[in-house]
Amino acid sequence: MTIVTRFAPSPTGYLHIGGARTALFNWLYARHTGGTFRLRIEDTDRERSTPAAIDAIIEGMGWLGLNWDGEVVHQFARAARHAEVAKQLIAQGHAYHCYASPEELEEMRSAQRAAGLPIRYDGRWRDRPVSDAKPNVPPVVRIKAPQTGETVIPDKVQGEVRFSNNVLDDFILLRSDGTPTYMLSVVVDDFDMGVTHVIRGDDHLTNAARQRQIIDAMGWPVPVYAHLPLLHGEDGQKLSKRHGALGIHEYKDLGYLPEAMRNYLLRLGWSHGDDEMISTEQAIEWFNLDNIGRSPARVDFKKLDNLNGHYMRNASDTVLAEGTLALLKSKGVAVSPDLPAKLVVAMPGLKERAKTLVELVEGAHYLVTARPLVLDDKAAKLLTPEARAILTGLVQALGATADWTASALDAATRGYAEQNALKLGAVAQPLRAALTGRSTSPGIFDVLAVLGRAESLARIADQARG
RNA sequence: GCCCCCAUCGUCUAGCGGUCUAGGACGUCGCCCUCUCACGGCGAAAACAGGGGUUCGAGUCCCCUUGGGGGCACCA
Repeated sequence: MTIVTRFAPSPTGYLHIGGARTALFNWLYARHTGGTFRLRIEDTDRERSTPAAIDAIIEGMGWLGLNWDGEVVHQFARAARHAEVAKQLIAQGHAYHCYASPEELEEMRSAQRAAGLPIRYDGRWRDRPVSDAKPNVPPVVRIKAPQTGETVIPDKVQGEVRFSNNVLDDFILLRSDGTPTYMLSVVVDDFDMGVTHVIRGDDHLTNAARQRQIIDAMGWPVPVYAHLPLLHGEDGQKLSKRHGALGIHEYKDLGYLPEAMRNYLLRLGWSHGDDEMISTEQAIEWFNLDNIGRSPARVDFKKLDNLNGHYMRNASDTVLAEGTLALLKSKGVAVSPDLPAKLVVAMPGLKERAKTLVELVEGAHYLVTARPLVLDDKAAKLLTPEARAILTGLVQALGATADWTASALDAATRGYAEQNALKLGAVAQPLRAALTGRSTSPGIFDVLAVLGRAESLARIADQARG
């Protein structure tokens, strides 16, 4: 049997981090098993679904590298098929028309609430003959769910979850306007698409019991379920606006790498012994449904930062330089013709000090600014009169260096410090301030080498003069 | 209110009855490396929610309590 998984978001907003993890798990499982991963847009809620949200989801999936197989299925386009199944259910006696008005149902619920009873449709139209139908009230179609016994959902994550059938009610299949509800649509689409494994958020666990009623009534095969515990915010509460970045697109803008994001999301609820750094290739090889944790996980941006730092250090200098350039341009920074090449050369020293692409841009500041440099406070404090004197001497010492390479400059600087009975730091820090305008930077000899003889000497002379 | 799920360091987790004086990672703190900041290396503090059982033996199994989360729509 070939395995078919799917990611089925409703396009009512951006692709959030929880949804991204669900998508990742589905994708990994399909890739691991050599199966198929489908994307289905659940847009049956016409009020809240927007084309912009569909674009955001697709863009997010693309950035994360989660490619799906086949065409994207738009659920609403299949409404006729869903309605057809509902009619079939009625014909088979598994569903019926209900003429109760929304107001009437709300009354019923508040009465149940007041009496401390479970809130559920009481089946008032379950066995009433069609002759009782109210003339001008368009009916909804409800499933005729079993009232006794229990429904068992075998779940790869949660185990066997049992629901007493008397807590399940006759939920709505078709609205009074004839459109299908989510509960019906998912089941029909999953069946028609041949979905074998339903991997989704925990919030659908109780829905599984309801959906099972439709599946059984139609005599369809029951998919393998895996309900993932939901993600929580850093404070343990449910994810919401105040937890900062929720949309996957925000992480792109914050300068995270998709491979780091995949690794991070993977470890949120899934484990492979003590392994932490797991490449996507390795993840595809190892991923399974058995090692999914059963408790909700909190997001931890510090860990994401650390992971991203690892991936950045291992990324190629040219790729990182391109990313930095793109960010620079998007910020409207003027890019000189020789910058791309300089960025690549400077990248080893830069990437070791950055955890995100955004930090990389910040670190590349010394390559982007033009003379005379504007120093930040800490750098300015380094340039005391003594320091300026040292810089003056340095212009001579460095200027006399035959070949402008990091190692030759290293030797020249150390020689200069020695001759003047100075610690290397006493020379290097003023030099750093003059060259970069900052108090921290990559190794100073590398900075000199990347900047080149003319530019370096000019920057040093600028600050020596004061 | 009713139903369902969950519970190991601050966080993510390993652990699938004895090998647990509970392991790894992030974060935190200290030391080393060192031209700064990082990276890297070494080390430290830090957890089985509580109470009952079962068992020769429980972090691992069962029950209760407590605490979180989810669901109970003509939303998905």
